[in-house]
Amino acid sequence: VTGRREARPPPSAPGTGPARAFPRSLLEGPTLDAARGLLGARLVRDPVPASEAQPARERRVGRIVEVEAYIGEDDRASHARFGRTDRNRVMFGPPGIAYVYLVYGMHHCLNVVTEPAGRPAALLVRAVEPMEGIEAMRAARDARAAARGRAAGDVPRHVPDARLTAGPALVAAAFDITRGDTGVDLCDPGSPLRLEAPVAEALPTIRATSRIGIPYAGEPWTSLPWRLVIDGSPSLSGRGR
DNA sequence: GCAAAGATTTGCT
DNA sequence: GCAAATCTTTGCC
Repeated sequence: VTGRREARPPPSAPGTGPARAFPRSLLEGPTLDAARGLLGARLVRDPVPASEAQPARERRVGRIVEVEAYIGEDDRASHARFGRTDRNRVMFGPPGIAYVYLVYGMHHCLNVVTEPAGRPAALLVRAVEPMEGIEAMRAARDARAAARGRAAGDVPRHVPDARLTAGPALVAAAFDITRGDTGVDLCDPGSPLRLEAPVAEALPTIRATSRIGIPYAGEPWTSLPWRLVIDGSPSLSGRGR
């Protein structure tokens, strides 16, 4: 036999470390606990080969730095407030599944379903820090802008790397996430879109604030500190909110 | 069957 | 700081 028994893990891209499946058990617990576990985790999109629809895209990885919790049918800000419908039905299913919706007729947003089946809850992924595949993220963003009618030849205003994914619809655009991704198992290492646990890193400082863009919900829902962020990240949504 | 509103982003004033 | 873009989902007649 040759030197096969060494079984050393293959070298990985700078700063990423070996891939580790994200534990579904963490998402099955209380959503605010799951939110703390999700911060720092990786959102991964496998490489996409060239097709008629689009040129090839390299592997994309982002570090989750901002999430919002939507918990139960009583939460007047949650899509589950209408009860079970065609749109939100995966929120009532098992944890670890992707729920993607279209908002304002033009933007997609990615949620990770949490809590046991029968209890509708999810975490909205509001921002990630680009780690790998930044070129593909820019290409996907530009492709979406072009589809929205930007004239050919228009030069997009320069956007710093860290701001490419600084908002829920920006994350979706950069990762080519659409409603077709609803139902994907984000905890399955075989899924082309998935979560991975981070390698050991210094525990980030987590800050809680009220949720964004839900004035229609009224109190107490508008004021609950159900938005959690990794403090000081350059990729937080808005003006570094 | 129709009307209203929305878990956002962008660009202009 | 504010309004427009854009179309699906939900509620009501």
